[in-house]
Amino acid sequence: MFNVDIYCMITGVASYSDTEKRALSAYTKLMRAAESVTGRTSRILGAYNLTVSQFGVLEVLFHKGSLCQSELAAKILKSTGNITMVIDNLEKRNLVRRERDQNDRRFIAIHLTESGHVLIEEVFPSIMAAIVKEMSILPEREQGELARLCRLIGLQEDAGRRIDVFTIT
Amino acid sequence: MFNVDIYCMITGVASYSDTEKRALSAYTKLMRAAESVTGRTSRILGAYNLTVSQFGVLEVLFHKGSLCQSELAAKILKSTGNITMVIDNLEKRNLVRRERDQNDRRFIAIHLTESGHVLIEEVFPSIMAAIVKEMSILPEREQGELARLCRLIGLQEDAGRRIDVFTIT
DNA sequence: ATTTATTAGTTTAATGTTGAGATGTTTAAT
DNA sequence: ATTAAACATCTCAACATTAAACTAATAAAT
Repeated sequence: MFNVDIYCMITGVASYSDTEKRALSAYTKLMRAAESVTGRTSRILGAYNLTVSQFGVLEVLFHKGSLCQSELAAKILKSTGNITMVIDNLEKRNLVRRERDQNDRRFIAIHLTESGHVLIEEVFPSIMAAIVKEMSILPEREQGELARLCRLIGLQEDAGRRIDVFTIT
Repeated sequence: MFNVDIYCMITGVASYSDTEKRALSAYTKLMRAAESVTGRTSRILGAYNLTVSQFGVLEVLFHKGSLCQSELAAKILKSTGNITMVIDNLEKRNLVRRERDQNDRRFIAIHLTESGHVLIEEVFPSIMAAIVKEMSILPEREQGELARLCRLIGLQEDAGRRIDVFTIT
């Protein structure tokens, strides 16, 4: 998952300002939290032979219905070249199927197959439960606070890189 | 980087409990924040032809001194097989060098070369500045709050997976 | 001492990931 | 209509990533 980050920074070698130390502390802990949670959820997915990207695609199709590849790429924040491969691998396992749009032949709609639907309907609840468990270490109010702070950090997207609106606010 | 996550979950298709919605909202925003920050910092690294993992290794060596590969793997939370390749690529560019430990020949110490030292000394401040900028959207107090909440999430490691202690607390 | 277990690192297969360039499709401009 | 621009997808090279199998070196057990 997450590829990521700068794990052990600053040790006392050089001197950094309080502002730098504070920012770095927040940054490091944000990264470690995300890494930590993703590591555990991806191990659950591994039991179903799914990668995080594959799950992402199945989950989007499950909750949003059929989409074309560029829309899927935007949803899971990956490149279109990458989506091609992820869909290839899902198609090999007969979890999704491609269907060329007859009105605009540039588009390829991706549909969940029956077995894909069965699988995601089985996997999703266990991921949901894992997420609830991950967050349950924080009381309700602090889960909200975490969401609010992370949202502010995440919002400062580069111009031209903003992807799409969340479905849960 | 971050490999990532479940980006768009739940839309109204099914009904989820308040607990689930709250946990999922926090989870999604945590992931998006980490993804967003990592995306921007990795674009800076790209200008130096460094990947996030390569930077991670150089940064650890810079701040901690020479380490063996398994220690580096633990620091940047990657597998030892991966470290072999990352070090290979850094060695090709003459940024680090391998040195077999003469007392215990299983270990290979990794050292920064002169040019590796020059590079990380140039790159690190720009990454530091970027992190400070990322976090500066939050007032000081809230940076501390974010760090505290993320730390709690990150702490619940699986047994046997706890890696190492942070240098900044 | 010999066997056994542990540890460090490498290799391999499978998948992911990006960015850049190529192909095919549609729309806009002239 | 022809051309140009925009768009969706695919391909490719390079690097990342893990897990599992493997080699080599050391430590522990007997």
